[in-house]
Amino acid sequence: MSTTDQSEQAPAALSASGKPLTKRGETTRRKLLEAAEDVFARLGYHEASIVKITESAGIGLGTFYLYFDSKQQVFEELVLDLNRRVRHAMSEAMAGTSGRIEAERAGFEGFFRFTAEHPALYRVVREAEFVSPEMLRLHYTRIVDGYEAGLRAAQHDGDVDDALDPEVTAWALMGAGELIGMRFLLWERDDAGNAPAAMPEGTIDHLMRFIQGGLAVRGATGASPRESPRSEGEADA
Amino acid sequence: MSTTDQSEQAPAALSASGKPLTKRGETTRRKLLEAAEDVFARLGYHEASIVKITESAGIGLGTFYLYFDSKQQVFEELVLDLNRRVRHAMSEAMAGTSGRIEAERAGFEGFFRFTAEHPALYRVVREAEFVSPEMLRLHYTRIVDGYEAGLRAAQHDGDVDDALDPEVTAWALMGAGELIGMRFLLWERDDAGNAPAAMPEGTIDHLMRFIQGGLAVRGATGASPRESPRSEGEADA
Amino acid sequence: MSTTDQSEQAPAALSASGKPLTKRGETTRRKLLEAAEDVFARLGYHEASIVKITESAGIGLGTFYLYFDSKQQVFEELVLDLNRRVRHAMSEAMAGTSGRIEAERAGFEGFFRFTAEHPALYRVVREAEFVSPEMLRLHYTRIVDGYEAGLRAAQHDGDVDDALDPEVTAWALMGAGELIGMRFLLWERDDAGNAPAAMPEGTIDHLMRFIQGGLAVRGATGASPRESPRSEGEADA
Amino acid sequence: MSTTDQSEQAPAALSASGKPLTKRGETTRRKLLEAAEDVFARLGYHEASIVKITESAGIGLGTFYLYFDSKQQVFEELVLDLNRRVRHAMSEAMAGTSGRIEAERAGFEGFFRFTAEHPALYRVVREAEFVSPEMLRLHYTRIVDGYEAGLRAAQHDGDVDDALDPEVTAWALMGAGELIGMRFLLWERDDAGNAPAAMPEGTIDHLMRFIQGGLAVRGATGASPRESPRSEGEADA
DNA sequence: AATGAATGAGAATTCATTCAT
DNA sequence: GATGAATGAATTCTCATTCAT
Repeated sequence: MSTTDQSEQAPAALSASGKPLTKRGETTRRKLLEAAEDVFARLGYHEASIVKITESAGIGLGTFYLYFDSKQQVFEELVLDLNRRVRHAMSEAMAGTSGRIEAERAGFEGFFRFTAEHPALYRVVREAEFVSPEMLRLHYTRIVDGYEAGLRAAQHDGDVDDALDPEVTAWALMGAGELIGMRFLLWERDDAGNAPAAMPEGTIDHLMRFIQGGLAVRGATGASPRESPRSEGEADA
Repeated sequence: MSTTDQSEQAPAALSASGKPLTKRGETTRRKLLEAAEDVFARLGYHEASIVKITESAGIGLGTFYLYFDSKQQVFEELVLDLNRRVRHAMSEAMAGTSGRIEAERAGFEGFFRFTAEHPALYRVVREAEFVSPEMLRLHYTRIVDGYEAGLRAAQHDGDVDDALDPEVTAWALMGAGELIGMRFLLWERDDAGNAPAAMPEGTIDHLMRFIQGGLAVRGATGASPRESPRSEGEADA
Repeated sequence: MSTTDQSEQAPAALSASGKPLTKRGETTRRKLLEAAEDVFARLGYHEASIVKITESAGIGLGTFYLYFDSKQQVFEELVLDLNRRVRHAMSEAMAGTSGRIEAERAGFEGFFRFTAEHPALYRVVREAEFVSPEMLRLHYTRIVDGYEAGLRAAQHDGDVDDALDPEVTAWALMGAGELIGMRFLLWERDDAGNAPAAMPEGTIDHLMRFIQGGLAVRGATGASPRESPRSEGEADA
Repeated sequence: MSTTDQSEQAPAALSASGKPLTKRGETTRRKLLEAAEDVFARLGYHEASIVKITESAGIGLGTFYLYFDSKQQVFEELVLDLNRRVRHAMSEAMAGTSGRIEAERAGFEGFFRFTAEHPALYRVVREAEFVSPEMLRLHYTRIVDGYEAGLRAAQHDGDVDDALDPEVTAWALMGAGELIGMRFLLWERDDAGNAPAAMPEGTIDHLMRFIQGGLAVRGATGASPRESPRSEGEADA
């Protein structure tokens, strides 16, 4: 993983009517957002309902509309919030590492830890594709941007194969991480629906061996990226 | 990619009441399934409605229930159908290749081509996570199983690094392919919503360079999978 | 009970289009009517459906409309049929009795026996009130007419109190019989839904004691029908 | 009739979600229940629909579901409500009478008056048999329980024949009253569908003459309950 | 005579959002 | 700021009936 530190702050929240919030309002809004995270994660966007969110927040139904314009809007805020938090978790994890591979590993670990602790991440973010596609793009893009910057820097340092395209590689890495997290964390929930605290022993090692090879500077014998010189153009029927 | 040939047949379809279909029934059912593919892909599961599907199929509303029990069921059938077809496309593409890398490349090419031609694949399959999680698992698992078998065989042939875990690697490969397809095919639609016929020139080359390195048998100098001996266990807070 | 013998024949059945039936048609029609009796009794009018009836009859759906015009019509035929049969059962039971009370008792016994053997009687007839009110009236009226005639004859013979109004009394008798049958036969079904073969020992004796008193010619001390001379007219608010 | 005073209160009504109602809610709920009584009585359960009920109540469709879970539930509440009210009407009518026969007559009068004023009673209660059989049992049983208690007391006072079984007799009395009400009140509606204010002159007198004989303590000449000593056991085929 | 695919009107029910208190 | 009663558009699903085979 390749996220550089992006210590963002959530922007100061406003009420639905656009006015800044009092401290009491701030608290209510926060309670709603937390309830939304829980409800959306448990039920998904369509099963979730405003009543369930407000009930779970211990707040009157009408109050919701003092802070959010619509169901969709609270969902979008939540995606932004989770995106901010997962990137923060990754940055934290990577801080103080040395060397690209070590950093990547730390980034993945941070990501998986966050996933284990906040199952809402997958549930909400992946559903964003069907609720608010722009938010999904934003989410992926922001993470990939970090990766990409990290890869470029590492190429510059001679830590990563210069011939790799940083953008394509960054998306590949993120995709790998996403499915591994899904498969080995979220699908391993116990009957009560709780994800395990961590992946099965060794999973990250296995993943890293593959990634390390992929990123490694090719030796003197430096194999060309592909054996046969077919381009994907030819492959299209 | 690593799918072995799985020339499956769709099981003989039954009416909703469980009886085998007449030829006329067969046609109607097929029309409905095609309409469903289109509508689900365009609108997503929740915006889609039975009326929209039957209208699009040019068929009476009630007729739908002669062939499917519910909206959810037709959706599930569609996932199965797409899964069957994409795996078939991949197998076809890989047939006749020699060497693991060449096969992987061909598999990805088949996958991306299918994606470009059937945008429903992503739209429907990814939404399955929220509509019918078991179907999502089935879909991914069936594809991964093929990958995994291919990797094992290649390890046996000395084509792929023996130290790699085939299962973890297979999931990583599929994840990489999925996000690359999403980013460089689906997100590149023109204003009319049509996906390009193929990815930007070179994308697959870039992806393959990364993958080739990841799978390659490590040379004499063979770097260990990770530089520092931390396990993911330690990483857990 | 007071039914005189009315050995009616069901009128020769016609197809829905009004033509007389062939022998094969006759059989099919009879199968449908029997299936309808079973299905209506088990499910009630609204839960019942033409498909269920035809399936239960082992006959194609469309065939139904060769013999009946509508769901409602088959229901009405069924009411007529049951009415004919229950009156026949009562007549049979009463044949050969001597004396009014003995005849009444035999009539009730016949009625209860028929009820135990054909739970459809209650289920279908009572529901007729909401499906085809005219049929309900027909059913009750035909039975009451028999009662009434019997009572009049018995009054003439000096067997029954002359001061009783035969019509009112006949309705009262039928009402009593109906609720007793409902309470002590139909409500006593076992868990499998089977009515017992007969009422609890003594029930008919108890009922008959009450009825005997009600019909009996008042002795010399002959109490007047009511103690205080209020008419129901006064009672209306 | 034999109902003892049962001055029940309707239990405090709750919203569909189980919360107690505000005063405004109370009003709305009452409006809905009244509309339901009218609509169910006019159209029967299956022709009735939630829209018709809410329109008749002058209330938005969705509002219905704030107070009732389903069409079936509002129907059941209505049965309970009518049951409470008819028993109340009967108790009121019987209050202050002296002697069993006088009480019976007053009870019947109260019952018939209620029937004339609330045709919903028959329509709804009798249809309950097909909508919610438990409610039907509850309804009849509650009324019969009152009768039975009255009869026992009267037997104790020497007012009613000791040899009668109070339970069987109570069911017989209720059945008689039910059919008499149906025949001479409900079937006598004019063309506009309005039931007459009371039964034809003399009907209650006729009915009471029969009942009085049935309940009367048998004189010295006390006829045995039946002439011939056959039990209903023998009657079973 | 028999069949069963096709139809669409109609019903119950949900829920985001508004607004008077 | 907070509340929750009211609303109605929209959706899924059922089933009596028709009709071409």
